Amino acid sequence: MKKLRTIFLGTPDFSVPTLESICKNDSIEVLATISNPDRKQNRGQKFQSPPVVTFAKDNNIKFFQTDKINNDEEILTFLKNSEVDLIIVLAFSQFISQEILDIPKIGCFNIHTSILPKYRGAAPVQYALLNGDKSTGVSIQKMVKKMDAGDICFFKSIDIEQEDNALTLFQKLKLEAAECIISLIEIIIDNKLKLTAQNEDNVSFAPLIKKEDAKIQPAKHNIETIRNMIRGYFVWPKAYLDLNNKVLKVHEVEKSNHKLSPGEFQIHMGQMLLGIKDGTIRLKIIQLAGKKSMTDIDFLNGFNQEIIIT
RNA sequence: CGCGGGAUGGAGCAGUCUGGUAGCUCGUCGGGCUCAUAACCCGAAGGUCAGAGGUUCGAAUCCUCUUCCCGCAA
Repeated sequence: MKKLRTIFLGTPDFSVPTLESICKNDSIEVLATISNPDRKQNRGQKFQSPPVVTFAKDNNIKFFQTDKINNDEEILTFLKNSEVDLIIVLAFSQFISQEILDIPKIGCFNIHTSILPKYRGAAPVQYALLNGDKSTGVSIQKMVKKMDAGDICFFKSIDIEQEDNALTLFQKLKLEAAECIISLIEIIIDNKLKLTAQNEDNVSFAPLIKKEDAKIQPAKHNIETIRNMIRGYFVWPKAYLDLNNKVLKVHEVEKSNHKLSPGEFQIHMGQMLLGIKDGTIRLKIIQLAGKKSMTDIDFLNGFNQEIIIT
């Protein structure tokens, strides 16, 4: 049987298992990958290749890198001349033009890590946690010009456990995505592809997260919100407060029976207590800028200045 | 060479500028007090001061290099 000629679009680590999965599939021939350019990353600001590029190099797959896919002549020419059947997109942070969407014979399919139409946009995993959802999942949509608005071809939901944070949930969804794409390929090969339009009445959005979003605001947030922030912002930017004008990351809180007014800070029995919207929390595991993560007890043990938390 | 903080008994820190026996708080262990305790009192154990080299009579401290950790940024 003729293999489906496939192009894979994706950049980070999150995309790699899915790419690996389609590479191993007998029905697929991966012609090339397209990723973002190398960027300066991490401490030291050294240029680093995206994981998808590294994978492509290691497996002798042709790869492209661009930050303007719609205007890259080399890529457009390649796509048009390659008799592409399928384009698969996962964690590729660029909009894709209609011109490209029209190229593959079967279509452009995007793997999205929520059950669409819920959480269209850049941060569906984080929003599921921020809202305290009990489940989320993987959707595969046939892409249209409008972001994440294409018809649904396949979806699978997974449970969110109480212990899950953004890191563990990303991990689960990363592996789930790699399995879901195989299911979709089987559907396509069996000629059973069905497209279901999204119910526009149920659309919600998960916009790109900004650092300030993760700032805990005692007057506005209750303990459930704060716990969900700790989970949802776990990978980045991490829920935080301000201690003496330095970032104080908050890794774990617990409910306290003390009565403090919102924003009021007090040290009691070696513990750091903060009044919030609907009660008082203990800042149990914290991390000051430049320091390691530690309990409030350990922190106070060596910190002998007056503490102002905002 | 993007900017900055850091490595000192099990934990968190001081000491480094101005070299001279390793210190504080907590924890641990033993004892005491107590109806009792996370409280209080007495005592004890526990450290190649991240590593290598150098300067010096003498280095946690000064000089050089290395490794590792963390915040910002991306």
